[in-house]
Amino acid sequence: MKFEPVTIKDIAKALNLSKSTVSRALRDSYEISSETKEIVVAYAKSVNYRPNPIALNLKERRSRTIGIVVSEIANSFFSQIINGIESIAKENDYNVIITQTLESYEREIEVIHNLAQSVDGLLISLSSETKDIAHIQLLHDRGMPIVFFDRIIESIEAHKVISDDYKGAYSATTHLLENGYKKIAFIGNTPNLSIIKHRKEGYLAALQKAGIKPKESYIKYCEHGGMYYEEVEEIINQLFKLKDRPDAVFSCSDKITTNCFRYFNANNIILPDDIALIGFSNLDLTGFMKPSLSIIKQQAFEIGVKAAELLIKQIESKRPVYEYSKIVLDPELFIRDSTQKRKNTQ
Amino acid sequence: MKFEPVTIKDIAKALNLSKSTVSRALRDSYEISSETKEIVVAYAKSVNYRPNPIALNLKERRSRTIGIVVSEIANSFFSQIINGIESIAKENDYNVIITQTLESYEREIEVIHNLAQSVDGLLISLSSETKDIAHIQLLHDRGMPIVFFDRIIESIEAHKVISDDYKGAYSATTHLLENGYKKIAFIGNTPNLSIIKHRKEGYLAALQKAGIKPKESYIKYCEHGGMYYEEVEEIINQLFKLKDRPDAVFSCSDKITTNCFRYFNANNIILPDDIALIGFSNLDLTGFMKPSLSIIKQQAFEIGVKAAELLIKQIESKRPVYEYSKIVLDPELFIRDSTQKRKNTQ
DNA sequence: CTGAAAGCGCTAACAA
DNA sequence: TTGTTAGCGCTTTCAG
Repeated sequence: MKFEPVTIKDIAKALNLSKSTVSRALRDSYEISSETKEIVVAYAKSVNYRPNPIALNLKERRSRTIGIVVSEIANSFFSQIINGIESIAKENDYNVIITQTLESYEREIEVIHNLAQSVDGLLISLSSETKDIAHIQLLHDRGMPIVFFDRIIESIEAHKVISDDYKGAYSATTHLLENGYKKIAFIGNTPNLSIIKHRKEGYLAALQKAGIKPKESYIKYCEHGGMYYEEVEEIINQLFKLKDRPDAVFSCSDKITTNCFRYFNANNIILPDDIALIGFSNLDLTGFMKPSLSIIKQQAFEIGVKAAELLIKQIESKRPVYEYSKIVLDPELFIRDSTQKRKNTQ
Repeated sequence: MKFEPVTIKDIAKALNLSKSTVSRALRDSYEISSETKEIVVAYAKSVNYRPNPIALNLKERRSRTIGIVVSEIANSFFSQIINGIESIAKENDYNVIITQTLESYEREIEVIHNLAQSVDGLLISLSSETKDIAHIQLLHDRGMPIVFFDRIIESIEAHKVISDDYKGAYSATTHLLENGYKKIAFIGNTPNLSIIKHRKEGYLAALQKAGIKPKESYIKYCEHGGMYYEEVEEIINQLFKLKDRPDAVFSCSDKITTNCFRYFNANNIILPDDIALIGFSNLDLTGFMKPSLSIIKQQAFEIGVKAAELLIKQIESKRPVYEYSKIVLDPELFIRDSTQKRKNTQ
């Protein structure tokens, strides 16, 4: 069954006017007599006329739609970002199409291709698997407005909105050190991701400051960004097989953090006595877990807001943009029970 | 700056052919010589030609897009449903536009209006505030394919996909009763919602079966569906002021459930000793909370799959659909610590 | 086998 | 003040 909306043509026919008169009347053009306007508007309302946005898009060669590419919607960090984006999009009368890569490079290529022709601009956070960025570079070169957030591409000149990952990692690691944990493992998504590079740098810097030599065997990555429990399981198994088993884990993503938690729970490893755990996460519930989880929380909503603002500004700018901004937001450390040895509990 | 994709016209000009020949060649029409085809296809590829989907949409009077209306993306139940929908949409080459009402009637009207013209069909779960359904009825009457899921409208004839809410509520309440809780409070979103009606019936039936007379004062609703912590706070305060204070809470939504948890936590009310808590939730982390939360979990992904399948089938059906299916999926009860008195711990 | 032209719904330059 | 026409990118009769 077909949904057949009423068109300007229908109205014109019904009222014995031309399409253009109707169009102008509806847009309240100065060249239409007020009587005609009234008639048209009244009739349009009575038949519940709505302009066909597709026709408008074709005409104006724009869609008033922005595309979002994230790794997973069902991830509090990204869904909060999306909320931020939506609030700005709504304000500026843009629609939003959300796509998820599920951390897969293949899917990223596919969704970006699909989006490419139907949006006015793109808000992208890379998938964990992505190493080659040709598919994005191409679009960018052809003038598609793109703003990167969170997992950005350093080599492409564009607006970027990120957290201060270095600082977040540095303070989390320092917190662990101050609480007596010296053998700190680092679990990241994949080394190609900008955020992971910076987080690793922060982690290393904190160790160095404390005079601790980093161990290669403590630094681990998840091929699929921690999407699958098995990846994380495998990594922790490896860590636990080491002669000098780590006494703390610093994790780089929500998914990895909660998967670590699951592992410890399933294997009767007690936090924070057997091992400490801190990680990037934007999940509200982490405060209610057993034990409550120390986290580094990002200003997700704000990231979305800033990214959307920059993108819309760029889309609507008359001339090409040459000056790009890089907005860096501070993450916040929440110190809870999973990183404080019982005796030290404050 | 503008993103200017190459069009069929460009190719035609470059190759000294007509638009129609190019179009046909690209669609591999039988009436085009294989040489011409080769030339065109090769050239198109070399310039990275992509058909303009907007033009196609206008032509075909369809958008290959389905619209989703949920109350909140950042809600595990809905994001899992969305994943289910997306998987089917992708298979069938449909795009998806996700919108959220944030439980507001106003927003629901707005997003549905926006969607109405740009999608081929709608997947709707009502907002908690919605009582009047004229905005949806109108679309439906005009032939827009709509499938309802979760919070459905009984009075509209359409495909519907839901959980067996009655059963979920019945078994959760029965579980509480069997564990010695007799004074069970019921907290729902709003009484106008189909799911809440059924859950209340299940709750009442379980009480009756156990020979317990329900108390009006134990049955509470959240005007905004539990979106705001304050609503839930207010309700629990009311419950706790009763002479005969409840010893258990049965909650009807993820948001309410976690907000109850927050309240208890903040006010040093110990679960399950001071009070028991069970609720509908699809959050994985509930199993790791302190105490671990008993929940009724719905087959969210499956709901999305079924709803999307029905919708796409309806969109693509040649003739009007008169037979509507109502798919009912069983929820699953997860019994954990928040509803089992310490002595009873298994 | 290929091209010209119409049309999807809308706007806007140009006529009247 | 209103109508005619062309055109956005594409497909598809209808002619050649």
